[in-house]
Amino acid sequence: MTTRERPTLEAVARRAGVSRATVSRVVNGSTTVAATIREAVTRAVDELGYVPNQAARSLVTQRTDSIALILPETANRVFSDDLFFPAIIRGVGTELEAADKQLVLMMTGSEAGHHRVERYAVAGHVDGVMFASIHGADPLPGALARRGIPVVCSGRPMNAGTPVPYVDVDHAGGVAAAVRHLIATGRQRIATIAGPQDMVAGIERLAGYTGTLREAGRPEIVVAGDFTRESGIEGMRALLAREPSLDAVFVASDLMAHGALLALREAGRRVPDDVAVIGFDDFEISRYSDPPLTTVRQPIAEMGRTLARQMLRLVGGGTELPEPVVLPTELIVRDSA
Amino acid sequence: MTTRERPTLEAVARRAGVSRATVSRVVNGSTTVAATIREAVTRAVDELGYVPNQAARSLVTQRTDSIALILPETANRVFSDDLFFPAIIRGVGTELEAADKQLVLMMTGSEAGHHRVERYAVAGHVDGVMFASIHGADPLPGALARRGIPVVCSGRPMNAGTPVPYVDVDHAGGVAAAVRHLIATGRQRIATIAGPQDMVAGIERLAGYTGTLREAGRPEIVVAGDFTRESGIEGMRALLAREPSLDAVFVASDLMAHGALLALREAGRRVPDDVAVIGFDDFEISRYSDPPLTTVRQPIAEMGRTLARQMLRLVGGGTELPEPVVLPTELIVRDSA
DNA sequence: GTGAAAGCGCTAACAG
DNA sequence: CTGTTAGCGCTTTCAC
Repeated sequence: MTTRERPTLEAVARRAGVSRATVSRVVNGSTTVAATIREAVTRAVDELGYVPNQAARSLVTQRTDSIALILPETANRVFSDDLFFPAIIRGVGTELEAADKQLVLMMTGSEAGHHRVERYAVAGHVDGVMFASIHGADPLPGALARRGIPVVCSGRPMNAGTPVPYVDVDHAGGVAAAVRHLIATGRQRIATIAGPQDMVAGIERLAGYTGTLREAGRPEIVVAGDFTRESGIEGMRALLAREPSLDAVFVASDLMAHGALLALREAGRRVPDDVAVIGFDDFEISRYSDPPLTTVRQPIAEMGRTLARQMLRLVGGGTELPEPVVLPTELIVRDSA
Repeated sequence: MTTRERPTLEAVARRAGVSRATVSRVVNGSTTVAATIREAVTRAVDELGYVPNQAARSLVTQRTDSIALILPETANRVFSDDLFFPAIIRGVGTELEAADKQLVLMMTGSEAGHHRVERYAVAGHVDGVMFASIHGADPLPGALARRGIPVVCSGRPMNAGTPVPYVDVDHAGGVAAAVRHLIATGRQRIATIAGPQDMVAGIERLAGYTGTLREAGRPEIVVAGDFTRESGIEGMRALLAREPSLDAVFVASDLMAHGALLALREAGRRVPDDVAVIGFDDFEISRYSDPPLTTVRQPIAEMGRTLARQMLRLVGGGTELPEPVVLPTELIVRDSA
């Protein structure tokens, strides 16, 4: 390994026969530099392989041009075959790349991880922090915001304290469409496997189910899951044990819906003949499951893009907070209902 | 948002009635500070919510205490239901956390991304760079190493140029075990759906297949895939068209194997009665597919841990390069073969 | 055991 | 249009 000394601005300046200030101007794209000098500097930069020292630069500019995206989950959850995070990341990445900002991903499954992220951001490693999802009344977004660090969230924060801009989707609306579809196709006993009630997505999807059924004067049959396939399997078994006569189930995530399909097969029920199933997310699995899942599509990449745009406005010196954004959802009908 | 001014060392020093040097000592855990003073400083730090400015600190220490893990893929590939990357990340995360280093994830699906990572590292944003996988003869690891930046790779680099420490698994050994299992259970015409031939994993798994069959004097039947489920479906269809009499197939990844299962069902072949299928990876899907897949398990999290340990040795001032490490693989027999 | 002082490498006024 | 100068906030000798 060639532990070559990194050249400094000074070295480039000497080589090009100009002052450090001029080199700095060229490197930062100032237009007020004579063409010949600019060229000489550029050549010196190339020859030396000069790259500005980020620490020195940040020290004076107070910027790093990189932005953190926090995945408040363990690696297993982040990368399950649930493609929520990838889609968010893709959307965020697209916008940030266009703005020439570096995206830094951080996973914080643990309490300790939370603290490290806070220090990381406060220490000035990044110019702003985006949350890819929010659990319960997570205090971190508010804490960072109070520290003066630009913060935006994907998913409405349940925490009322410090206002933080966010982007979310119309969970309840999508669920209502799903449940109405079930009612319209003649289903009588419509159950649900709900998501975790410490997340807005879990709460609002359940609310959508409850509200729509209540409106239609139908009974509610609810069990709770945690968005994992395993919990979908268990949830379906529990539902079947409690209400053997059910003929439809709205499952709050595709992964859980896939689990439900597995449990239904195990119990000898045909889908959709005996039991209709509708999921939520429109992940890949919903197209490859047997049968393919009717589900609710949410524009996740668009969420990511919106999130990034809000952040860019914030770090771009915008003084007022961006307004929250709620994106529409859409029922995708396949074979399971 | 309270854009409160961040307190500096100076502010803490004034408040505690000591010099900046002393505050610095306390903050950095020096033992040569009187207990009473240390306490006064600590109190001042807490009251002011002081967090050291990372840029200023890095400028003098030449360290950032954070390390990058490069995922040289697009978001879609990184987070497919292929759980390779999550497992690597988990392993790396565990070790780094213990060493109090911050893990920074970066995805570089594009050419442009590659450049940005190089600049990012050379600019001193991180102390070292780990690659979670390697495509073809990627020049980036070598380029960074030549720049004097600590580099380690998961997957043997195909690039001979600059030597870079790496950790990999015994692909060929695992495949050989799989193929021998197929032979031992009486299969006659054993085909394979290979992985991409621009990656060591693809090449060596194919080599394991070819070598073992040749040794046994059996014919080789090969089609190429790219580790995606879709390519598994197509590969299996192609195989069936070309060699309708085949009775076994070794598929170079579980995701492709799942696709093969789908194609086999579509063609009316029973697994394992008509055709035996063995995958590679032991991802979650192999337990939930129908039937569950016989597959080759690789200790991915262990790879991640080893990778991190190599890196820590490097940034810890170790002068000599860590030796490459090759971890063992293991055949996991389930119902598909 | 503690303080004073000298930079780390860069940018940003401010002159010229 | 270019150079000089003054720091950004911190660590680290070196005296005391």
